[in-house]
Amino acid sequence: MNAYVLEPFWLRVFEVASRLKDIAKETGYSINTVSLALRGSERVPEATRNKISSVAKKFHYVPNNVARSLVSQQTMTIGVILTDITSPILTAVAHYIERLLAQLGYAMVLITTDKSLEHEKRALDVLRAQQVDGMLVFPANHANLSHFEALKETAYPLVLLAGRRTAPFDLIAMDDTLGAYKATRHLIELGHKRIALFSGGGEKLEGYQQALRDHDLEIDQSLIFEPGGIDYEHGYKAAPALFRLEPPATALLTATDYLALGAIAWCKAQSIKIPEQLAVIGFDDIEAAKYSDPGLSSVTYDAARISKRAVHRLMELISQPSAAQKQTEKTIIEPDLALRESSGKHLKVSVS
Amino acid sequence: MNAYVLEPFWLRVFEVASRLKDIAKETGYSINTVSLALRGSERVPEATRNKISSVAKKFHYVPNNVARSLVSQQTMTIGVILTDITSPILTAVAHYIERLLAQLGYAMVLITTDKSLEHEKRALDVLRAQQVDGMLVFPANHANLSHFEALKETAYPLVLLAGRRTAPFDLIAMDDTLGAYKATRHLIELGHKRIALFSGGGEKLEGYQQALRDHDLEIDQSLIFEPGGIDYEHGYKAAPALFRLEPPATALLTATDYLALGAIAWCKAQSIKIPEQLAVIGFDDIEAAKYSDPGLSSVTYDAARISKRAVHRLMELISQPSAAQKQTEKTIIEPDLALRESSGKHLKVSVS
DNA sequence: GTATTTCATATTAGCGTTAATATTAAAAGC
DNA sequence: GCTTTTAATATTAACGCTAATATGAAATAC
Repeated sequence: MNAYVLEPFWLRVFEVASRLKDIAKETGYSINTVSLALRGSERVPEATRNKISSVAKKFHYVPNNVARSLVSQQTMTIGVILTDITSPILTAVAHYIERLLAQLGYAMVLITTDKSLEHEKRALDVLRAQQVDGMLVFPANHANLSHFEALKETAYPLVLLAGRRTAPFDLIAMDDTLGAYKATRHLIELGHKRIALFSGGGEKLEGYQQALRDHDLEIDQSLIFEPGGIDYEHGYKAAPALFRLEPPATALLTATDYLALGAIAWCKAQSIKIPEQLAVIGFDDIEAAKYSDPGLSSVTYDAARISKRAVHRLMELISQPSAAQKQTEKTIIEPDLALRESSGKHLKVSVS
Repeated sequence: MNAYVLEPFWLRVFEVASRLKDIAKETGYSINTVSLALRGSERVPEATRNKISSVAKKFHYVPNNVARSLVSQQTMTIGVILTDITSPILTAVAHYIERLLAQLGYAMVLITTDKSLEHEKRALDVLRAQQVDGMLVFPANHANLSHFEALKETAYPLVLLAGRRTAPFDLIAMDDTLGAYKATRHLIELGHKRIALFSGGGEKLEGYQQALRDHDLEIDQSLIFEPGGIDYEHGYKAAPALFRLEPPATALLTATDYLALGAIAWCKAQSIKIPEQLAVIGFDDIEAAKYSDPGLSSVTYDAARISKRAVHRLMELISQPSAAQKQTEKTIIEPDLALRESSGKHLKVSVS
């Protein structure tokens, strides 16, 4: 092994990695010949290639991508910015993206922002400094995207994973507005008039309100809650407020399934019947929704499709930089309702 | 903006990024002066520094870390290899690690292996090629770590996030053997004699068996199941087998909480009472365990502590390479039992 | 048998940065 | 007033690699 260098040990004990230079010295060929050989060039005869390869293997040689990137001007890394990796859908997205990128030979540099614009800006700079070949971003704030403009000016490949179709960037996202609309409409059609909303910021709130408007129901601000988080705990803690309303809510739409499951957990502890006393629909249709008791109705999220399209589009932008000048491409996926027991599919409520 | 280059547009439309060279040309200073100025060196007077900085800002300059890394011999990136990012504990670990590394100025390159040794080996080479400054690894197979030996020879900073204390690497992990032992012992103390195990490979199986042995209970191979996965679905599908046994199992220990929750979902569908007819303990104590009905007893997993110690140890190894030659450091965290309703805390079973 | 082609390999330059040194001009010393 | 110091800036080399070009020897041409 060349791990040990023939120098006085107090000077240097370990050689961190082997370089083309080391293999060149060992084999007697020049650095360039070694480089060509290891990349399988026809310009160097097979016998020589084999000789060089075997030394490389002995030395446990791995090319230095840092040096290589400096020459090739591409790092074969993609930056992924997510708001939070603990949410199941973002986890799923991260997972799909990572697998897809790996297949294409790209490594994923992952940064989370906790929905902070400051973090997001810093992440952008970090990734730019790292010279990632492109970025996939689940933006912290769908309305404030100005810090991405600089990327646009430099034709930096960028695809957003969420946002509005008005965003001036390539975008592939679920239609949250439509999802909330469909869920709300479904609850209205079941006869509900007091439909509460947990954590409706942005598109989901719009869809909810539009559905109410389209069915001539009044938008009651006291039915709209902001639990301050998206997991079980926040749903659990926000649930009691539903029943302090006058008249109480008879249905609930939540921005995530965890919020819904948390609320349901509280109801069960109070012996409040789901869906009889409260019909519930969540968002994202995570696996827990299928296995909860009662099964949780939810608005679907197609993580596989979003990831696939986003990676595909990013590769397009990377391979044909001219495309960046063209019109941005926006794909908005229509979500479905996955109806289970929690929304009381076959249970029309009587007018309260 | 310098985004647009003053060249015939058919030759080149966009400048991808600005370099020290561009700022040097614009300001009239040399590249080196610009470099020093932007790094805030006292060697260049403040007035000059300000002038250069403002041009840099105008040009939206971000240093090229690829070039910088080539000189400094460190990339300020850490490679993280996980078996699967969809498992909640690994998600949590990834999240903590990412936040901690970001605070320290490191970016995280994340690769998942799907528990495949082949993928793991490839991941190792990819990360080595990317010249990451260190690696944190949740190994695919706790028994087969030979491919990490090469890293050891080159004193590559590496910390494992799971495994046995016999592993010849720095390690920070939960004591799965002890966790399984505690859970099994608890069930035995409640009077159970037919305790089943879902997905017990490795340490968890050992702990389970040791507990049985220590309490003079026979190890019945027919009670040990391999559901072929760790999520709801596999638990749901594996559950019926428990009741086809003669005599049927009265308690169940599962390798993950999702397996347990899936099994419980099936039992509820069959009106099998938990914990009366089947006491259940899961592994990892995820949030869903607290909010499920009945509450799921579980063996705790301290993702925050593991992540923090692992990152801390990795930084030690990076900053003092000599430490790598010293004895490896191993931290095995003792898990607790988070007891809830599913195990029937106050419910001693009668001898069946 | 010399000119030309081909093959195998070596040399040079450059990617964007930093570190070490070099240069020049102004300030200080006595 | 001429040397010595200090301040401001420039030049050079290197990091490990790849691409373009150059070299030299062997093979082929006619």
